[in-house]
Amino acid sequence: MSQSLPDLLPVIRKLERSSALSEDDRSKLLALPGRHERVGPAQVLIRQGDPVGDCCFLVRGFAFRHKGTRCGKRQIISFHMDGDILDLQHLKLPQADHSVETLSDADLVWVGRSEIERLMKDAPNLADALWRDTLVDASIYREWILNLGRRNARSQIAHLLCELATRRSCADIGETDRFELPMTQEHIADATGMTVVHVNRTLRALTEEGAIERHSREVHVRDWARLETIADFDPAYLHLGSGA
Amino acid sequence: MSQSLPDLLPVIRKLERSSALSEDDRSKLLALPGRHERVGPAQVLIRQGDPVGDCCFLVRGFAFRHKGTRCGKRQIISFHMDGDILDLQHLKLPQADHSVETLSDADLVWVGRSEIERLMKDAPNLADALWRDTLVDASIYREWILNLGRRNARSQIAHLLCELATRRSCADIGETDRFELPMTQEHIADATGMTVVHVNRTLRALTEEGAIERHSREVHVRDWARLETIADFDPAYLHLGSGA
DNA sequence: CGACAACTTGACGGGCGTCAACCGGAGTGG
DNA sequence: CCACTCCGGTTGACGCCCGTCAAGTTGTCG
Repeated sequence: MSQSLPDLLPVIRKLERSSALSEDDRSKLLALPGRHERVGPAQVLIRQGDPVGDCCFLVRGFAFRHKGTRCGKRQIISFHMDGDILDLQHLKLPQADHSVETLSDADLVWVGRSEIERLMKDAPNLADALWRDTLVDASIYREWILNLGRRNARSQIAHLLCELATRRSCADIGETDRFELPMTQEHIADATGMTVVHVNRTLRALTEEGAIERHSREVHVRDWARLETIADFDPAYLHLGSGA
Repeated sequence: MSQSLPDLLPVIRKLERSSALSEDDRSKLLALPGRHERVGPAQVLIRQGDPVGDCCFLVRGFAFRHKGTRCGKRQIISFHMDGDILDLQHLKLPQADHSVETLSDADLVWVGRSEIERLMKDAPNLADALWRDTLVDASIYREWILNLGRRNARSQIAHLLCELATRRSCADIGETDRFELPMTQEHIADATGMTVVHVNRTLRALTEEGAIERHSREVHVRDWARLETIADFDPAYLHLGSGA
């Protein structure tokens, strides 16, 4: 543990994309007593059905929420990246209704729920910011419901790419039009309610019509306007505010 | 306005299904200054894209959230009934990312956002209860994502019936195994990502295999266990707690 | 009794699932 | 350094679930 400990700076940046924080707020967040952990890919951080424990901050890396049917099918609910808070969704609930798992190497910070509660009492403005964060997550769920219900494969995958590109760029992870997907095609299939085979076909179609280029998992958006049109993408649901 | 004004009692009952409220909390809620309104079906209460205004409590009646694609397709995000709070989802956000509309006659109470904010500052326990309420809504969104992505038409419609029956029964609206659907088959289609035609076929299939009976919009669950099995229904996601 | 919305049913077609190979790169052990 | 394994990706053939189109039927409200 000689390497520098990652702190909650990415989380602060994330919150500041939709909430104004004071210097005091920032320092209170940074002062939170938390347990750092560095984990590999495919690690289960929260397990569906478990009692809710500490609150997990994803400081660096990629993760995803998912839940399964009794007959073993898996549905991914959302993807997460640097600065996202992974279980505010369970903050006031006794039992986890879904699981959270890493996609890549990741730096985590675990904070006790009582510490979070105390922080929110101490800094009402921060409580607001956290609440707002969960509401934005819920808005993303709603957009995914629209995707799954009313968009075809081509549109849905394009939409996922647009969302990931936009969120990455906001989180200052690389460029908007060229990035590496952290997930396999099977993850994409589980996120879009499709099969791997059809994900593959659809990615090929998007490539052939000139919207994107791919080399292994690297995606190059060749024609952003066209991709947005195919996706019917309107970033309003991300509630990024007027500023960057 | 000579008829008795509906108060927020159904809302209190709803909150108490997952949060413990003190006598003080209850009276503070009831003392909220609000504007009562009785509206008919198909009234738009919140419009996607509008700035967020007052907070709407659905005291009696049915409503639903929805959003649309640019090419005019509609997706229903959730259904709501007596006691549900309709736009906590927008409480901390500047702009509505979806619309809310009534399904039936309804009694509403509109409360200013600043009043809500003051209430939450006054009664932290109530703030908790409201926050918890939004988290339960988010959990329902997640289950719907699973439905849309990974369950077939038969299972999905059965799941919707199970959810409605369970929530109605918790809200003390009639019995669990016999109730009237407040929505048309087109609403069901927009909620499950299907077409009206296929909703109709699927309802017939559920009837023919003896799971339910229907007379116009009245549904009689003939075999609850079988319907739950078809639906792969596990009410944990509703976070109803151990008690009723 | 006419108008209109909701519901119902049948015929047909397509988007996507299923099944089955095969490929290619990364890790591993001899 | 090469064989082996394994996981992820890729492609083709075939079929089904559900969308589409079209035509009734029922119920309700004027």
